[in-house]
Amino acid sequence: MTNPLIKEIFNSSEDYLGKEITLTGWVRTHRVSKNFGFIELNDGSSFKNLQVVFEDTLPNFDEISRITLGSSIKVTGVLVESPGAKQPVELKSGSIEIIGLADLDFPIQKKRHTFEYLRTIAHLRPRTNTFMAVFRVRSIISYAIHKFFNERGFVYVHTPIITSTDAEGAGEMFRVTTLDHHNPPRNEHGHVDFSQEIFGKQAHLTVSGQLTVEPFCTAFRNVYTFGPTFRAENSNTARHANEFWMIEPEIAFGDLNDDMRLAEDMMKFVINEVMTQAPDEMEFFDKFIDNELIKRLDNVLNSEFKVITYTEAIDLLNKSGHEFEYPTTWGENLQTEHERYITEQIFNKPVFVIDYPKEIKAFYMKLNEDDKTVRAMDLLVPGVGEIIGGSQREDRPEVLEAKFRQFGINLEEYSWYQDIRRYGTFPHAGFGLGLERAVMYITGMKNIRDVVPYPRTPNNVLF
RNA sequence: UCCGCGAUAGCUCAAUGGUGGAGCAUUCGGCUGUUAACCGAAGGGUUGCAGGUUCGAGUCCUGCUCGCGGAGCCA
Repeated sequence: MTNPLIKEIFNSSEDYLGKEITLTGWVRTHRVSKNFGFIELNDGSSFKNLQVVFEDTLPNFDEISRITLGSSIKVTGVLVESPGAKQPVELKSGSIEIIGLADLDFPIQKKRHTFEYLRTIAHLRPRTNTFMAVFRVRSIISYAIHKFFNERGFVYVHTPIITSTDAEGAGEMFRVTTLDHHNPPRNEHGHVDFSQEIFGKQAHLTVSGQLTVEPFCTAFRNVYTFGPTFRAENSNTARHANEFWMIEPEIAFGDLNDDMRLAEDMMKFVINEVMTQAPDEMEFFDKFIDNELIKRLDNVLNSEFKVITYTEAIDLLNKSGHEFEYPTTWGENLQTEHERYITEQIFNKPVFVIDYPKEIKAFYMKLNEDDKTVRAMDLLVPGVGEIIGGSQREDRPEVLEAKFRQFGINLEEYSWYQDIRRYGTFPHAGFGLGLERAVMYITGMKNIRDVVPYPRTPNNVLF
């Protein structure tokens, strides 16, 4: 008698056919007749359930007939070919032991639930088909990213989660404090005395690992961060969360073209890994979540990403004849409607938009020779919009210093960042990929709250 | 934060200002190969909260809370 996982049974059922095996897992659903019944058993190893058949020869047949969804059981029986059309094999049970009976009010039922409802039971939703598929794919994507960079010799750097910089320009920050909210210590001017903070000054949760990973780029050449990121914006959209995971590679002696090539290779590598490692899950997404998903991802794997400049993008939008709600004026940010039109209507594939006006991009991006644009790139994908934002970095100390002044940034606080340019400057570039946006893109899921195990969004810190 | 929509049984949804219903789930009964099994019956409600209009409010009005869609911020 052996104790295989359901995954192993489906992968090599001929090894187990006719043999007695023991399985442990949870009841996904069951159907009962007078003298026999079926249990769909999931043991976590596979997206697919194994059908367990039980008959009234079982001493505890009545008990098993009333088994509740979600209950954990241990089944011993013989694996046989299934007469049913929907599964190749099934387990003819000799004994079923109830390990943990689920209460009758187990909220996940044999019916379709809305994602909104399932968000309120985030601790139970991994037991549904959709979320089991989402979180397995999320895991595969995460590993694929590490694999991609590791195979290319990148060093993985754990940049800090608590930071002291307060003007990274990437958004509102959460404060990290140990002071008493109601009665903070005050200095002689009556202001809060932050010198009594545990760090002796104000601290925040990181909004990006980029600035602190750049110094490691000066040592290891190619590096990346992959960790949690926090933005305190009151964003209420399907693609923003207050806590999310970001991947930020930084490459030495490379320019924006190298950066884009890296981003494209990475996206293709990750998509390919997911398609080969999670075919059942991807088939499910294609069938129930997004009917165009696999077709679209195949198209991505087999085509080159388009590259256009911001100026060309504005031009294309103006010539499209399409009525936009917001004007398409050079110098203004591309609105979501513009980005979607470019990637979905004009090209229908991933598009890099590069060379944005310097005024609408971050201070650290390299100024082009036209003195008007910077070497920035956004990767837009159909369905999600912006999935990657990156740039070649400004590597000229005097230009960077001028940028600091223009952006009103305290030079002293960023002297360490300027040091990268003082001590052996070099061309370098990098980007940030939102892990959740990659998961959304690859699974077809439409809301970021449904690709994060326990999403943190305004008004929502359940669990 | 702004604009729009919504909140009714455990879940998913109906209900012209006039006695709040259905499907699924639950309980009971039936059924020898089901696939969200099927068939029959039963139980299940302070209609999100607080006010107001009205003879009468799930329905109309005001405020609040929460959710969803879109926008901004971005990944």
